[in-house]
Amino acid sequence: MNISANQASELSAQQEYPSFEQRHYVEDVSVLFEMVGLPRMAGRIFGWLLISEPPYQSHSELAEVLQASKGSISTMTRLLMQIGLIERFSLPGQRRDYFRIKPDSWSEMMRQRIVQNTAFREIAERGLKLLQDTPAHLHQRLEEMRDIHAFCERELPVLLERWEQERRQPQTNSQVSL
Amino acid sequence: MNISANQASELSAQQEYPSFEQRHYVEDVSVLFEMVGLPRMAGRIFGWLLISEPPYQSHSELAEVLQASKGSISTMTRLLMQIGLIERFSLPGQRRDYFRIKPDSWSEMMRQRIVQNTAFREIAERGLKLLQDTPAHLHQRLEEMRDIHAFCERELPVLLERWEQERRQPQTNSQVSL
DNA sequence: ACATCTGTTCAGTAAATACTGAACAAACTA
DNA sequence: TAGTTTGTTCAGTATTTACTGAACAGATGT
Repeated sequence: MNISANQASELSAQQEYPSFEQRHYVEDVSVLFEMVGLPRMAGRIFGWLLISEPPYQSHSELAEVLQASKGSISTMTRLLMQIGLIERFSLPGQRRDYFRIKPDSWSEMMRQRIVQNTAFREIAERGLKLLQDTPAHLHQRLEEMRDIHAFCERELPVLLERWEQERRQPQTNSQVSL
Repeated sequence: MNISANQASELSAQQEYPSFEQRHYVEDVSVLFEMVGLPRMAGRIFGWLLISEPPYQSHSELAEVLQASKGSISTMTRLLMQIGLIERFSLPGQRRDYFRIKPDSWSEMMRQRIVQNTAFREIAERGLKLLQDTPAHLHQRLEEMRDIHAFCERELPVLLERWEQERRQPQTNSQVSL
């Protein structure tokens, strides 16, 4: 039986309790998350995973560092995995699971934006159907809404593709070749 | 004293109470709004302004059609104006004000996204400062976050510009000239 | 088998938010 | 001037949401 690990605290030797600056950082990330409509606790978890050493943290480490209940951590990590920002993995020979920022998480989010964008285009088209027997000037607002979303529906995937490429070969196109 | 207008109802002759389909449409727009983190009532107002005849509606027309309190309409129209989705105007010789979908509202929203994007890049950079005395492998997650947001910070304004142009001269570049 | 550790579920509550309706203010009319 | 109309503010309520903590379930080790 391995009793070398600290039993009093889940925190490993290399990771002290968060410093003042670290706690402040975590809080600020949580505020950003709130701004885009996500729960604060999800932002705290994400914020801590951005700066923690090591870059992966267990369920109970998160609970301790963030002073949150296990239930809350469980719910929020599930949410963060759902929207593709973090991932779960296990280390061989260790029972507990760890979470870390998912490489590529931001592309994932961008893809979800594209899905939302499609929903807006579709509802604009539904609106136009409702107005199909009316004078054309009533259609303008919906046509504009449809057109910009159709535009983004075409262009955002292209942008995403460019990003993926640029990331693989950095420096290659600091001078963009248009 | 002009008593020709319907006194019983604020609704003009050309606009009946919303039909079943119209009510349904308004509800669906409100659900979309909720999805992106905005109040339902704001979505209802916006949804109705998308399909109403005429395309502009007064404060009290909105209250009546959407069965909402004047207070709610007042608060939510203010919110919608703040985020740039609707605008307020008055017709000469009429006391009351009207609201309508703001032409260009979507570009406005895109500009706000760009601002949010900048906030994310900045907090990534703050995280990197916190980790500046640590091994490089700890920086990866934050560098990726910074890089994609910096990428979008450069590219989204370009995209927006392209959209503005394309809108002014439609058909000109269905075949994009890259 | 039993004890231990890890994580989930869920009922309850604390806090935030949307919404109402009444009181108020400002602008116009007679 | 008083009376109407139009719109805002704000206190109060109802609903939703975030979060806790305890009970539970499953896996591992002895």
